[in-house]
Amino acid sequence: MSAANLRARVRAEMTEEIKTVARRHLATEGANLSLRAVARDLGMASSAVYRYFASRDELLTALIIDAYDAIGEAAERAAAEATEPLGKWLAAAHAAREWALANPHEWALIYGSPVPGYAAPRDTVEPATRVMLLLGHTLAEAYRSNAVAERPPVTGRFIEELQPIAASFYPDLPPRVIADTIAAFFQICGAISFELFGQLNKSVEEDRRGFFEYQVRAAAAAAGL
Amino acid sequence: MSAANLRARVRAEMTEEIKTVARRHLATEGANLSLRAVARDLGMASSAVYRYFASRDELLTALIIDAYDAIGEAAERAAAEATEPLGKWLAAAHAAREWALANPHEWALIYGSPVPGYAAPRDTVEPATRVMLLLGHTLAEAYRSNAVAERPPVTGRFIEELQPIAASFYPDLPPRVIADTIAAFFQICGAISFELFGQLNKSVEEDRRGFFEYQVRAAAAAAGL
DNA sequence: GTCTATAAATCGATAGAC
DNA sequence: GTCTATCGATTTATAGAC
Repeated sequence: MSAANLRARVRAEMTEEIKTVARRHLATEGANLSLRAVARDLGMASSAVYRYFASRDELLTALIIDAYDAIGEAAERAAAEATEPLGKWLAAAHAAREWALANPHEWALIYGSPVPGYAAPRDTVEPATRVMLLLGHTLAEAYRSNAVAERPPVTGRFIEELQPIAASFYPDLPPRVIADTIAAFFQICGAISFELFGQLNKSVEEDRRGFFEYQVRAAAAAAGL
Repeated sequence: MSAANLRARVRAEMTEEIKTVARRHLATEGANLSLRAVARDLGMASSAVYRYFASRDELLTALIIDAYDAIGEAAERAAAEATEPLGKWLAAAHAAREWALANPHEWALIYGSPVPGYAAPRDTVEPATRVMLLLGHTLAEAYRSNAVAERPPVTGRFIEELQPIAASFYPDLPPRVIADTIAAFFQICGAISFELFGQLNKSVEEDRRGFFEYQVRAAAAAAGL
């Protein structure tokens, strides 16, 4: 291996280590991440970190992209093990919830309150759509195999607004695929967020997974699954 | 008016003014509220603020309680104008959403990511339940007048966990009232949060209200309304 | 690429004069 | 109840030696 390759590898490992410590810091400081505190934990000077991330926001962006990718992959892997659409939705939703429970502060970073003063760059939009795309593709698959229940028609101007998106993703399907995908995504993520953020306080303590599934099934039913 | 009363009134006005400025500050700094910055904006010394709020967290608590009360009252007033259960739910949900759109940072304060290092004191739990109680009471009313649709039975241990709460609030009704109330609350608040936090980015821009109503109706239908 | 040193701020909270 | 002054800490970011 050439010296250049070695340097590249060491740099990649150092970058990964910084992110790992930064993720740990998210837990105590929330999105109010401090580059200096990360450097202190790593036993290096704060200025050294700037060789890896040009600014605090750039480090934050890296963490956000990693989080989207991690939950996206978790959901995709889980869904791949199921065969029918409803099974895929349930698997993906449970995987997302479990990832959130294991990484609550990263969940808050991507689905919680926006970080004040932070504007997400373009690089974050594509990984951000992974979970929703998975839901959408699964629902579309169900439509194509006629496995979607009949429901009252959608009324409202919003469905016309969704028409272009529907046409670009699923030109053969009605735009309600998009509406129901977004609605289900909101419902599932809402259920996760409110459980995680403590709104389920003393009501359900043991069988939170069961209550979550109850809500996911409701979301699926509303989408016709 | 006695001098004591005058002092009390002046103090109350000053307290209110501090909170007003603090609410403005939530917009730029998020939950990372700075007592000093508030004092600076008011043209007073930071130490003077401590005569009104013993700590930063106490000021935060006051803002949280105010926010819960404000959105609770908005929802209650709106619901009071409707007659049937579904109408009350729709009115309450729209009122909650409109309050959130008008006060996004206060919404984030009560329904967004938890503030790191902040533990909510007991005083916050009662105002926090107002909106959910409104939904629950309305649904209970519908049950009592036999206006709830038949649905497949609930299965899962979580429903047993909700039994005590159901017994204390609605001893004459099945515990699913509670499950469906919480689920609907999560769904409605999730729809508001994700719209507010930018997850609806370029999909629905004009008729967000219509898309929100679509989701609220789904939540109501799932609850049998 | 890592270090020390530093600039120019911020913060919560307290002490003590008035 | 408000002020000044202060303690003791924090932060982002940069400059320059090695």
